[in-house]
This record gives sequence, C-alpha cells and structure tokens, in this order.
Amino acid sequence: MADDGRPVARHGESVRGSQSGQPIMVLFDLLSRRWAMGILWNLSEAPRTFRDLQARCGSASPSVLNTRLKELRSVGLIENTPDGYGLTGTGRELFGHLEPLGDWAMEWVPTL
Amino acid sequence: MADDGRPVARHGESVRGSQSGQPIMVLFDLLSRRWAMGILWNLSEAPRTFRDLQARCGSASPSVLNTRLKELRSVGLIENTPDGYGLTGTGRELFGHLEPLGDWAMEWVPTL
DNA sequence: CTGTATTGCTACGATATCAGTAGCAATACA
DNA sequence: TGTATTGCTACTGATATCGTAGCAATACAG
Repeated sequence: MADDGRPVARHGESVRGSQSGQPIMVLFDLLSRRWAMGILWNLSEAPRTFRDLQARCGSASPSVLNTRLKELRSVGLIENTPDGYGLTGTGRELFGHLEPLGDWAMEWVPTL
Repeated sequence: MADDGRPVARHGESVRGSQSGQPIMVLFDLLSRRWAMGILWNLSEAPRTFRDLQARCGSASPSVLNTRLKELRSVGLIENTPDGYGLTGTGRELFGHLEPLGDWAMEWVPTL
C-alpha cells in the first residue's frame, strides 16, 4: 500500500516528532493530518459514503482519504455504518468543540 | 530558501487542494499545517523566544517553525514583540476556542 | 577590545506525506 | 447480460517536513 497510516500515539508515547506525549499534542497530531478535521466536519450533518465524502473534501485522493478514515476509526471517532461513514458518540463530542470555529472563521476570514 | 510558506487562502480562493474556499476550510488548512496549533498552544501562557518555542514544540526543525511563524504572523494571529513571539488579540480569541480541547483530550487520550 | 554564549534564523540532503490518476472487485439495478 | 456506482488499492511525481550544520547579530565577561 502507498500509505498505511501511522498509529495514533497513546498517552506518554511519542507524537510524530514531538516527544511530549501530552494529550493535547496527541490530539493535535491526529487532527493536523490532511483532511482529518474536514472529515469530521463533513460527517457532522449525516453519514456519507466514501465517494460522497471524497467529493466534499475537495476531491481528496482516495488513498489519503482511506488512510485518514482508518485512523479516525481506529481511535473511535468515526464508524462505518450501513449508511456510510458517520461520527460516533465520541466523534460527535469532539465535533462539538470544533463547531464554534465555523462561526469564528466566518468573521475572521474576510479580514484577511 | 528551502520552504517559504504558501500564502494562506483568502475567502473564495482555493485551499491547498480543496476548492471550496469556505471559511472553516481556510482555517482548517492553516491549522493543519505542522506545528500550527502547537505554536498557538505554547504561546498562550506567555511570549516565547524562537528557541524556547522550538524546544516546546518537540524540537521542530527551525525551517518549518520559522515558516509557520511567518504564516501565523501574516494572518495576524501572532506577533513578534521585544519579549519574543506572542499571541495577538485575534490569536488569543482563536486560542479560546482551542483551549477546551485540552481538557477533552485529557479524558479522551487515556481511553485509546 | 577579545572570548564565549545565546538567539534567530538560512541551507541543504534525506524522508515522509500527499496529490492525481488509473483501475479493479463487489454490489445494485435495468 | 449490461451498465453504474461504490469502496477501495497501486503507482508516480510533487510537496512538506525532518535533522543537522552553520552563520550573523547581540550581550556580556574578562
């Protein structure tokens, strides 16, 4: 496989270059991988199929998308249901903290 | 220079592969660059010098760190003061939305 | 003045990650 | 059957990041 997704660091383990292992850094490490936040964002409304999600993520390449989906599933933030990929309870919880950024961004971006 | 930092997308412009230009995607694009959130996090307590910040960011390579600092400065989230790099008002505002993730991560990470 | 430390970077080769495209097996209809 | 759609895998080339070295500028000590 071209890219298989690194394991997500556990508490106390190294985090893609950082050695801190602080929980927030573990989370930042996960969320800063390409399309990770975009996936959570796009799954918040409803479950989506692989191709639907791909289209909503600016046609992200299927290999990266699939890698990210595996990672997010492996940490229990999303799940694969008969209706497609969707947020888990935990995923929805995390999304709750991401959501306010949407409104903030709408005010901030025009000032750039 | 090895890496100079792509310009941060404006509203309506393309975002590193995505064409949506939605504000939240512009923000996600910026924040998902390596160390971007870690920098904001580490500057939240107090201004830090370049080397201090580097140490706190898992010894991130100076080229990437400097690239990220330029980008974050160019969008007005951080500034370079006599005491070192620090958050601007806007940066502090954004940090306010990131901060809750710290507590959430402390509960979530151990479950992995 | 030297000498020594620290800081804020830049340069560069080695890797890792991502984009872009092609294509294929499986399922769902017509 | 045939045709479409879906959920991927494979491969190649581009970009981003790492890791290390090193240098100019400032600060301070002797």
